[in-house]
Amino acid sequence: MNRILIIEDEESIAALEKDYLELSDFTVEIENTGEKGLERSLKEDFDLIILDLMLPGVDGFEICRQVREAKNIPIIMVSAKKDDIDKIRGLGLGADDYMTKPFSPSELVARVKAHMARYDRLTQSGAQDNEVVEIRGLKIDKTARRVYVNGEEKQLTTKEFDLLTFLASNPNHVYSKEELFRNIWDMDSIGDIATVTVHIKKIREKIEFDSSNPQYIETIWGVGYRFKV
Amino acid sequence: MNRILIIEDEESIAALEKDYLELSDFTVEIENTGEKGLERSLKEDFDLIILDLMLPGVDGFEICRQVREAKNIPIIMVSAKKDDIDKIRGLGLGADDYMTKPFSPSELVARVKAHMARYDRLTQSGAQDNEVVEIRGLKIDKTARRVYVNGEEKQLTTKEFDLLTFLASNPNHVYSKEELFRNIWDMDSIGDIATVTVHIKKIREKIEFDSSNPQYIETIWGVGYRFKV
DNA sequence: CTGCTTTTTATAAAATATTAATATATTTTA
DNA sequence: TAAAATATATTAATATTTTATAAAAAGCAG
Repeated sequence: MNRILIIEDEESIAALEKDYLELSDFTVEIENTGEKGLERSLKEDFDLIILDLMLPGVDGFEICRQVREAKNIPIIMVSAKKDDIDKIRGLGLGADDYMTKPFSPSELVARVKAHMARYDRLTQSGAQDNEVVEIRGLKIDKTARRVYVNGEEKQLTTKEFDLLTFLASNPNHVYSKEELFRNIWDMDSIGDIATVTVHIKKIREKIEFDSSNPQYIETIWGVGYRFKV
Repeated sequence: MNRILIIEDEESIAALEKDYLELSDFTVEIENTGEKGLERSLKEDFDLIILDLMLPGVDGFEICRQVREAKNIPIIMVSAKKDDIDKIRGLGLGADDYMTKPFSPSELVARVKAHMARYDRLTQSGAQDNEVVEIRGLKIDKTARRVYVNGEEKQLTTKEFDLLTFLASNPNHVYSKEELFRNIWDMDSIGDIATVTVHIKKIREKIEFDSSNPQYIETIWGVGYRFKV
C-alpha cells in the first residue's frame, strides 16, 4: 500500500489531487498547514510527499529541508511561480521534483508513479532483510520490532509485540489463552493465563481505534482470540 | 569523481553539454552511435547517462531499456519532440528525466547534479558496507576509524567504535546483547553481556546530545538495541 | 610503572509483567 | 425471562526483570 501526504492550503486543489491519485490506488491524506504537515511527515510513515511552497505557518522550503534531513522518501514540490523552481534548486533542499501550477492531474499521477518506482528500485536493491507483516493498515516490522497503524508508529512492549506478531502471523486461527501462553512465554514458566487477557487489552488499547469494538484481535467467547484478516 | 556518458549523434550539441558539465567538475565522455553507446554503458562504470532519443542504429528507447535492466544509474533522456516524453513515460522504460531540445546548458547541469545527489542519497543509505556511514548528523568513517557528530570529531575507543559501527551499518535492526557480543567480540571469548551495556552507555555519553534520551542508539526493553534511522 | 581501555561487580533506577480484585459481558439453566 | 454460572475486560497494586550508572578491578601497550 502506498501512502501519500499532500501538504496544501488550497483545499480544492488538494481534493482534486487526492481524487486522481486515489483512482490509481494510492492512499492519500491531506494537511492544510505547514505545522501539521511537517509533524505528520516526520512522525508517520508516508511513501511520498506532495508539498506546496506557499503555506501558512512553516513554509515548504523549511518542511522540505527538515523532512529530507530525516527521510529519503520522494518529495514533489508545487508552486504557482516558475521562478521558485530555480530557488528550490539553488537551495539544494533535496526535493525530487518540481511542478508549477496549474498542472494536469494526470501529469501529477505520472510523476508520482515514476518517483515511487525509482525509489523502490534504488532502495529495494540494497538487501533489505526486514520481515514485514501487513494487514489492513497494521504493519509489523519484525526485524526492527516496529508496529505502525495507518503509518503511525505505536510503542509496544516486548510481550505485547510478541503476542501481536504471533497472532498476526497466523491470522484467522483461533488460539486459546493456554496456547498463546505456551507459544509466547517460556516453556517452563508457570503462570496464570489471566496475564494473556491483560496483554490483549493493552495491545488493543494501542492499536485499535475503538478498543471495545476491536477490528484486529477478536475475542472468540469460550475459546480464545483470533486475528481477523 | 563523477563520470557521465553522453550518447548523442549531433556532435556540436554533445560538445556543448560536455563543456558545461566539465565546468562543474564532471568527467564526461561522448559516443555518437547507439551501438557504441550501449556497449560502453553496460561495460563501463558511469554514474549517469545523457541519452538522445534519435540515434543512428540502436535508438534511445532500446538503450534505456537495456541499461535499466542491468543498472540503476540515472538516465536523462533528450528529445527534440515534446510528444516523445509521453511515449517514454508510457513505455515505462525507467528513465529518470526527460528534456526537450533546445534546453539551456545550465538547466542540464542542474538536473544532472540533482539526479546524482539523489542517487547517492538513496543508495548510500541502504545498508551497504560503505566506507562511510552517515545518518542524521552522525558520520562514521570506517577506514579512518573516525566518528563525527555534526562535524565535530568524537574520540571513541576500539570496542566503542566497532560496536557503534556495527549498529549504524545495520540500522533499524534490533540486536540482542548476545548477538552484539558474538558479532563484535571474538567468537571464543567468554564474556558477560553486561559489558555490552557498559559500552553502549559510554558510546551514548560521547555521541548523544542527551544520553538519557538517545536519538541514535535506542533501547528495546527486554530485547536489545537498535540504531534508529 | 603509568595511563588508558576493557571487564567485572554492585547498586540504583526504570520499565515491564504479573497478580488479584472488581466490573462487565455472555451463556446457561431453572 | 430472570437468575446463576462462567468468561472476559478493566483497573490498580505489587513483583519481577532489565537496564543504567558508577566505581573498582583487571588487562594491556608504551
